[in-house]
Amino acid sequence: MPIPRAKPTISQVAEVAGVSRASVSRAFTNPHMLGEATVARILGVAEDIGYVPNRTARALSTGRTGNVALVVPDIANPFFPPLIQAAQSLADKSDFCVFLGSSGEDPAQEDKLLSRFADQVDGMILVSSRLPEDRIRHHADARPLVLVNRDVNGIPRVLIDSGVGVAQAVSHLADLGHRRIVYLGGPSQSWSNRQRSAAVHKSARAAEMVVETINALVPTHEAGRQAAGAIRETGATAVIAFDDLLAQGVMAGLSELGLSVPGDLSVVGCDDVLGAATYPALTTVSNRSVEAGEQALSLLLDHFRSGALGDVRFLMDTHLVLRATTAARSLGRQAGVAQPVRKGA
Amino acid sequence: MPIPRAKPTISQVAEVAGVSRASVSRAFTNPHMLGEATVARILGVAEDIGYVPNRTARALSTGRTGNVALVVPDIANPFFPPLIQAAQSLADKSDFCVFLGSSGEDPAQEDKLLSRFADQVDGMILVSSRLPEDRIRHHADARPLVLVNRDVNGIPRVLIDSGVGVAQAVSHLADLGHRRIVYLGGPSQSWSNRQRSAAVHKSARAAEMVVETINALVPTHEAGRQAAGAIRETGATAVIAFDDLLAQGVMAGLSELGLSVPGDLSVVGCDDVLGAATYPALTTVSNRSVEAGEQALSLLLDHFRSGALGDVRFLMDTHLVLRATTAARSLGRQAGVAQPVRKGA
DNA sequence: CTGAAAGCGCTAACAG
DNA sequence: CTGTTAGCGCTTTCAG
Repeated sequence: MPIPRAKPTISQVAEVAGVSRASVSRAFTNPHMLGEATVARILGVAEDIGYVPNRTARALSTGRTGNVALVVPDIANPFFPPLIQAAQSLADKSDFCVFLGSSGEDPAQEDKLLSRFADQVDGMILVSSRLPEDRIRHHADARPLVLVNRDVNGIPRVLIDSGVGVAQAVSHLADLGHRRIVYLGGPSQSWSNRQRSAAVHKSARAAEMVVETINALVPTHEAGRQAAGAIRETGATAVIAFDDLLAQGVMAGLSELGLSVPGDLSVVGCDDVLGAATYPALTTVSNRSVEAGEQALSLLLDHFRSGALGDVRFLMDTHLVLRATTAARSLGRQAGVAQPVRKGA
Repeated sequence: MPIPRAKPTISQVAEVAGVSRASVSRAFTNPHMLGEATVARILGVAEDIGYVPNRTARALSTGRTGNVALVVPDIANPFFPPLIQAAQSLADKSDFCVFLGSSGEDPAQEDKLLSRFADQVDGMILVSSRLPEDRIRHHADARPLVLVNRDVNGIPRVLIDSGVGVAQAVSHLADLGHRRIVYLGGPSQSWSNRQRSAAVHKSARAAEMVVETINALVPTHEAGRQAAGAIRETGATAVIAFDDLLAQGVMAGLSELGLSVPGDLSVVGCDDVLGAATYPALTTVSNRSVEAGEQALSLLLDHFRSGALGDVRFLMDTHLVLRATTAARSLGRQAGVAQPVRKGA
């Protein structure tokens, strides 16, 4: 068995197998166009000398790269890895490679990543994009694009509808006697945030509760911790956070302020990414990020096969996951606004 | 401003600017070879018609792709995202795109991913590879390769030396009076696992403690939970887990068995990926995954510039992070092996 | 400083 | 069924 020196090319296989380059190419991409024997011989030789088609050259020639790009706001946010994992794993099965981009919650960065990826991929998945709509359209114009948790008309999108889970959370709190709650919001450019905020307000109105909004621009543990002071000042007896990270941070912050959960305040998160890892175990809204990732990739693959795929809007619903951070309104905290103690976030 | 129809190519710029294709190319890659005025004009035209060099074509021509691959065993394991984030962010600054692969802890899958990436990247980073050494060498032969948490002679590698942190953990437990501990191991192909295991045994011997080893093949919460029974059966009073996920799982499992931490058993994790999110807050060994990710990428970039970079072996040390899951040996649990109650993992 | 020409490795008509 | 001939879009000698 000859040990190949340089990376073997199609010509070498052609020569050894005694066929044209075209035949070698066909043996790999359209074997049914060749005689069985020929294919076998070619593949044999290729195997021997360790030839494997060069994806870059192929891409240049065909215009198809066999790559997709996946862009998220922050890989380190536990909401995304399962989604990425799912998409990557599915891509794998179709022999696609995936580029990963993390924008750091920065629209400009997101824009830059997309441009960089554009000519190396057959399509892209944009998760929780913070980009203005016209930029999204711009990129969708260059390449097939599917959105996750972002609702832009005419662009294929898969949406996790946390609205219903959030509504359940609000009425659950209402049942427990809470009359005044705070919604601790996330990134202002986030579709999920707008959706959740809207759901909280709507349900609260229906239950005749008052809701105050406090905004944590970045959905991190730390931002949640810093918001605890401001939350206390509102005199609310329960808080619904944009996501679990924020909720967990709030719990930490509250605890530093000497307040107990759910004794003094009830808290509910969103996305269920922490499992029962907090203490007390966090009541939260389910997420379906794995399915969302699969669905998004699957839509993209469909698109590659069947041309365009219209105005898909794939909605997945959610529900409240009851654990241990909610309880009946504490009587000691019902009277109204507490004394300002410290500046919040 | 003319709205460009199809994706503009170099020829169009050349035509409009009234120069050769070669000049356009040079305006982008070697501006200093051209007259200032020419460069300005070309870049202006390019801007106008929205031309941007095609990375695929460039790659085919130059052999340099401007891409790197990053392969990890499991994106969903919280140890990896910060590392990925760090590497990606650094790559970004040098205008590199990164392919992400998640092998699902499966060597065969890892192999497949690497082959798929090979001809589309200038180099790869293999994190916590589960591949046999000869396969790693094989891939390193095809492309510049840097390893993280895998120690193969002659291949550039950055190693997080959890050995020292683990040693501190053992002596800390010894100080607390523990005489019998268990090491809950991780993936058998994991270099980190071998390193940690060795450190535990060595330090324990020095402190005249006895250590039993239980193996959880996969480092997940669930595997840890299932191991709790087996751990109890050993009669040990403390457990050191391969990583935080396992440790957290053990805590959950122990709690289901009615055992309290650190009252009945002390537990220490490794990697510090959970922060203080467990309850009680987990005592663990620090990690430096962000630096590891940066360092690995940085080595790769160095390699691209300066040719080969010898036998680099970059070691980063760690230390014990004391929190709340360790305490003095419980007297009630010192007598020896408890009754078998349930089968462990 | 700039143009002409020859590919990078592969695929895709178009002929036989 | 298989070979021939052009490119894909860019970079890179080599001349001038």
